Amino acid sequence: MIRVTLPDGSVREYPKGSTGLEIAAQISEGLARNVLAAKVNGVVQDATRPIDTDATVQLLTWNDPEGKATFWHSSAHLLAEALESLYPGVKFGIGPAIETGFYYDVDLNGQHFSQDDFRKVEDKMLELARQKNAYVRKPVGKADAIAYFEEKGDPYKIDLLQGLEDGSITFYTQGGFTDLCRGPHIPNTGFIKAARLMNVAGAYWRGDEKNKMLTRIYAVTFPKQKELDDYLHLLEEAKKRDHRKLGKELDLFAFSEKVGQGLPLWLPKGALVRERLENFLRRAQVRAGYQPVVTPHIGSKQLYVTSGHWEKYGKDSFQPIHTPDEDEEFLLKPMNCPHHCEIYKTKPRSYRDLPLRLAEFGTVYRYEQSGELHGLTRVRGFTQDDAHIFCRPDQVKDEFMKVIDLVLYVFKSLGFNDYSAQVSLRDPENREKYIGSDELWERAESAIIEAAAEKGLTTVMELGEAAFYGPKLDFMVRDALGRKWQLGTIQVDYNLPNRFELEYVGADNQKHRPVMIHRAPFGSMERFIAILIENTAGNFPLWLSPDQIAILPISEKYEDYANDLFFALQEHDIRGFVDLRDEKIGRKIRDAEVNKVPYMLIVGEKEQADGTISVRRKGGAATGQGGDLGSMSVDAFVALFQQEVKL
RNA sequence: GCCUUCUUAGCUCAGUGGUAGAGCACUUCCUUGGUAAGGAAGAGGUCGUCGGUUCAAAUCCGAUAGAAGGCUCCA
Repeated sequence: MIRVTLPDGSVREYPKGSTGLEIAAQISEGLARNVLAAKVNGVVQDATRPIDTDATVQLLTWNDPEGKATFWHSSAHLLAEALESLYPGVKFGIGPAIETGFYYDVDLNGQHFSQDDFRKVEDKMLELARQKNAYVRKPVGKADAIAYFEEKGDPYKIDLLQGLEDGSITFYTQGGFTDLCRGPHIPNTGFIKAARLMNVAGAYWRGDEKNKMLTRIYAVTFPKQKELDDYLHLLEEAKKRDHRKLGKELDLFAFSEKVGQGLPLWLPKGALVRERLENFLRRAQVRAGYQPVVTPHIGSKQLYVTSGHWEKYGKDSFQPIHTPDEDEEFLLKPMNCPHHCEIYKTKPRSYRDLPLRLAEFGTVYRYEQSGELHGLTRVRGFTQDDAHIFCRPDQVKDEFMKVIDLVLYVFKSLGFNDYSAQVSLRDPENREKYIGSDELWERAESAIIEAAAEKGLTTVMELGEAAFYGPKLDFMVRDALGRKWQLGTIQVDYNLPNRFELEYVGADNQKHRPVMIHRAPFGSMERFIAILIENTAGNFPLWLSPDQIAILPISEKYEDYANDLFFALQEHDIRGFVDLRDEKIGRKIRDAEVNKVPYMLIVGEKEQADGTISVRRKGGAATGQGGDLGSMSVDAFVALFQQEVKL
């Protein structure tokens, strides 16, 4: 007998060699029907594998992330089986579970595959699933494994096998399909009740541009049809929040082929949101001791040779602009820091001057590969809410922590609660990608880690995510479709001060080198606003709304009263418009709702007679929030409005 | 940059070889209406661009530009 400890702490005895499934069956029939895998002493394994020793056992179901991952991984095998039967000669790369669903990288041997083929594959998957084929695990020797795939003619699996150690290799077979796999898997294919192929994409074998591009098929499966329906509905809802869609609908920004891809045009309403955000940060920065500076959009090539940007990014950047007569070379500025270094150098600095905090909403231009551009989140011209703090080495940690406070203040003010803090470190395998000595890097990395720890931030470490001149603390946020984007960033830099030979005179009357902190709480105005749009579904907080009020006269008879009201509210810095169209009130309300105007002020005979306004808050019948707030005096509305703006 | 897909009116989309359609938006007229779409009429497109096949191309083929989803990249 073996002693099994369950998650609730209870200990039960089972015959040696019992499986997770058998343990589940003894607990309840329902559980046995839902067990996807078993976590034995912390290791997830097949629920059908015998347990031979005393162990802590957790039975994993769809409700456990690891259960889901197992389910989707097994689904990837099912997808492969379906593909193999429909596309003879298909070769397989890798097929892992991902955050939502799974994919399989396949080489279709030149056969065409597109969305039109999805249905066929889905049907095949479900047909195979209904056979309830067991996933059978089988250890296999390396030589035998290679022989198997050689005979099958699958070079990718052989490539994978080369990297594996003999003795640790297992095959899994379900139905007529056998794959190299470490597992674990669900008991049988019958658990898979709903399947949907999501999209196809190209993916380089092993993620290397030099390798052949395989076809990556993304799909998702569920144990119930309803869960698939719910998931698809969720996706539809998320699409409605897409900033590209809302940006068009709400007239915030646009792109033009003539202007060029990745170069956003800010329309009046979008520009207003952006200006409000900038002013919000400007005020916060004045309080935090920053000084605004302004620098040009281009700089001589020499500036970037000095900074190292030319060497690192020169050939992958917009190429230099040449002057017609002297043949001077200028670069569109890809970063503001070199310019700010030169501002630092305009006069000798004393240790008493530090920290010097130079801030600029600096517009930069970067050549991004065309396939990478994405709405406002990845563009070729964007404005950073940039600042560089020049400080003494003993001030680094304190300054860094102050910047963390500023970033968190900005996020909190805008309701960004769902972010993750990422410490972006150097890739130790590729040190040549970075400039600066190991010692300076270690100092910078430990400064960031310490400061983040002292601020009590929960951080994740990411190797290889650092900038080429220094490590970063990045604040990551997700968009409507769950993709992660970097917003705020703080970077400690010991390298650029060296390259620009920045100095200050210390208390000891000796020359010393300052340390730079690069930081941008928003990151870029473009990306920040994109995420803000998706987070709020276009329902900006009142202080950011392009139109805060819409004055809706019942008929043209009340036009004068409406206009007088508009001017009176303008005196209180309230933005909006009067809807003078020859339309009924219901229509005017609808249009204001659709345009997400926070307050509708309805004026007709009654209001004119009483000198009042009827106030309607956005989000009426359709959402169950907001609606008619009744009539009130203008002063009462102004008070209500100003209280909300202050929040 | 690479892979797959897409591009028809301002917007959302129908139209798969035989001289361009709908809804919304827009313009004009009627209507003066009380909390999410009042009515009528009108105007608007060389079907992204260039080339080819064909008696005939929005439709088939090629190139090119944009866009979407990935991959690689991201100072």
